[in-house]
Amino acid sequence: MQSSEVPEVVVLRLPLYIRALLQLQREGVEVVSSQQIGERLHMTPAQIRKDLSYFGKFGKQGRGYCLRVLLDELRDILGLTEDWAACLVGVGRLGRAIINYTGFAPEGFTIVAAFDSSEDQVGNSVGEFTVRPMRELADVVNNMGVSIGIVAVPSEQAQTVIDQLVDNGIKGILNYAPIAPYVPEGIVVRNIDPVLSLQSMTFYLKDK
Amino acid sequence: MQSSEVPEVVVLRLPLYIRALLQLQREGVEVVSSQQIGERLHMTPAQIRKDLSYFGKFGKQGRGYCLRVLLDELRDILGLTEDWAACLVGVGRLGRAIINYTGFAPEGFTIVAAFDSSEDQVGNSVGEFTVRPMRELADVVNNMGVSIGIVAVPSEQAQTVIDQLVDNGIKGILNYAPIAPYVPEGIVVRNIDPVLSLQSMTFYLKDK
DNA sequence: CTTCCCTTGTTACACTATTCACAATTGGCG
DNA sequence: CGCCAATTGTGAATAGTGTAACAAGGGAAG
Repeated sequence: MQSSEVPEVVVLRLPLYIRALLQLQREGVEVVSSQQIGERLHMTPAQIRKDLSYFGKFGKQGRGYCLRVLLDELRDILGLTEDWAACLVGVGRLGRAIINYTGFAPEGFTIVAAFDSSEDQVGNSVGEFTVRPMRELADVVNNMGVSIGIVAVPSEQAQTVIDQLVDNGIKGILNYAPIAPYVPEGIVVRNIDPVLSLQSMTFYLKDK
Repeated sequence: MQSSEVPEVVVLRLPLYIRALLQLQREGVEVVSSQQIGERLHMTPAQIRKDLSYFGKFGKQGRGYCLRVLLDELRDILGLTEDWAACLVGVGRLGRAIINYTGFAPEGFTIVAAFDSSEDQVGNSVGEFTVRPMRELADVVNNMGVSIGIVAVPSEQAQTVIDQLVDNGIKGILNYAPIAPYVPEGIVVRNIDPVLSLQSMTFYLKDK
């Protein structure tokens, strides 16, 4: 299948292209060249064309790409034409911030349930949710079509929670805990870790 | 200098090694092998040794690394022996969550001031801070030794804010806005973008 | 219809990163 | 004191990524 042939770095860049296209669309552009996209994203046109070539031929020589067509193609490739249901685990400070974050919904990612492994939290209201116990995970995954788990628990519990999510059929994990999680083959993990970002940044800031 | 010889991917991994070492330290380990670190992080021992070799020889053949020594060395390499002052720009929902986030301080990153470009916000209290107007940026950067700017403004304003930060002497930017920022040579940017992570994840989740 | 300019898709190449494999060396144990 | 098991640091081999360059084709203008 495509999935195994297309390098992951390429897949990671596709959402950037979508962003740039949306921006250009708002500006009224209808036909766009790899050059223009590259300018927006500060990358070379060659890389963009190369990336796109893994998936097909979307442009016209001498003209460029029809913006709307390319946008639709990219969305389709990434599976962004459907909506994705996610569940949150961990309703501490971070978890609450994630629930209240308004950036997911417009992109088709909806949080449909909130869990916590602490009994103290279970039953509490967080945003529009009532916090559920972990044992209801299977239920929610099956009945609400949840395929993404968002992990916002303390690092000590993170691996356990991730194991539980995977055991209950979750296929993708957005992990906010500062650990390097283990997941079996076929499960996709993305880590969000601002501290790590800062810690690698300082290498370039020191002695200046 | 080192900075230009050491590949960035290597620098990005160093904080992971620190994490693993801290974990092992808590478990009472005093001497550690690349094998052990690798297990924690799910990477090959060879890669760890290669990465470390860019900076010197820290281990003993047949034994491994003295955990405390390696930890200190890594912290030193990354500049984590000093404390870093950061300023936040944007005190909306996301900005407030960042201010209240307790994960930065223990790692030596302290937010020392909060700004907002909207006059409505200026003067308000957010956590322990009084929100300042952007014109006080230069002041704060110079007098409080701030070298990192954390950007949590809407995407339309993000590039402008980043330009202002850079103009006022900020050297590193932690950007939470969903854009691909432009910065001049020598300025370090790290983007935190959960939506991007989800959008690339779905490529692997679709048709399953 | 021809010319000219533009931009794609792709191939070949250069560069970067990862893994392998092993000599060198350490410490423990008999 | 010498052997054995372990583990580093590294040079060479492999794998992966990005860039450059260009043939092929499209469209516009005259």
